[in-house]
Amino acid sequence: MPRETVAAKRERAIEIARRMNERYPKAECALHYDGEPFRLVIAVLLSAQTTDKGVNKVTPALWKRYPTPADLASADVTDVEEIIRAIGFYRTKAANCVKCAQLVVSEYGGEVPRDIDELQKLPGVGRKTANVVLNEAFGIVEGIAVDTHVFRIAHKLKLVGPSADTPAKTETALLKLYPRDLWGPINHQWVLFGRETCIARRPKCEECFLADLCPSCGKK
DNA sequence: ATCCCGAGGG
DNA sequence: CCCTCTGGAT
Repeated sequence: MPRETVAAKRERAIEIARRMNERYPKAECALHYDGEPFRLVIAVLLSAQTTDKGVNKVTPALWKRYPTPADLASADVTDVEEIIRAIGFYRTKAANCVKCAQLVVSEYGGEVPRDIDELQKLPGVGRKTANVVLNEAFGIVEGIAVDTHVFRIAHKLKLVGPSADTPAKTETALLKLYPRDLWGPINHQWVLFGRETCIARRPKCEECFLADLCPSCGKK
């Protein structure tokens, strides 16, 4: 089998994106944030290594007690811990919530910054969270958040070469492969795909809608 | 047991 | 690179 040309790979990549859109048409995040960017920051921060369902269970009480960034900025951390206790990493997350609020108030006039680097200065906000917030709350697409799912899937589909051995290099490769207008939903859709079909340890190749496009397909 | 739409620190 | 933070779901 001859090596795939660059043009052929790009064509395959576009077709993959098309099917992802078909499968996951609504690329919206499941977190409840009332259309308020600051609440999205907090909700995404809380969602690390936890389910969105769990986060959605605790945030209503959080918004009720601390409606604005200024309210949360002056909160007692132990009170916040109490409210979010049901989710994982609650101590770290409670402290980060309050620090985030304080920074947003003191450094950004109470408004969430619309910049990926500024966002990442907030404690508990990494590249992944920053991308989600920009994308979801502001409709700004600056890159593709490469988490473990996106990394694994990009390699399994052989959309990136073996030298793309870090998330950063994988992101660079994906940004080159895909036109900018397709970047937006990639993280969201691929994560869903990675959780329900292309599962890390036991991929369900028999029922995969990308089987014919996947060089690593395990279907016999 | 293993995973969850991570981030920070050593 | 490694480790830690953490509870709940499956």
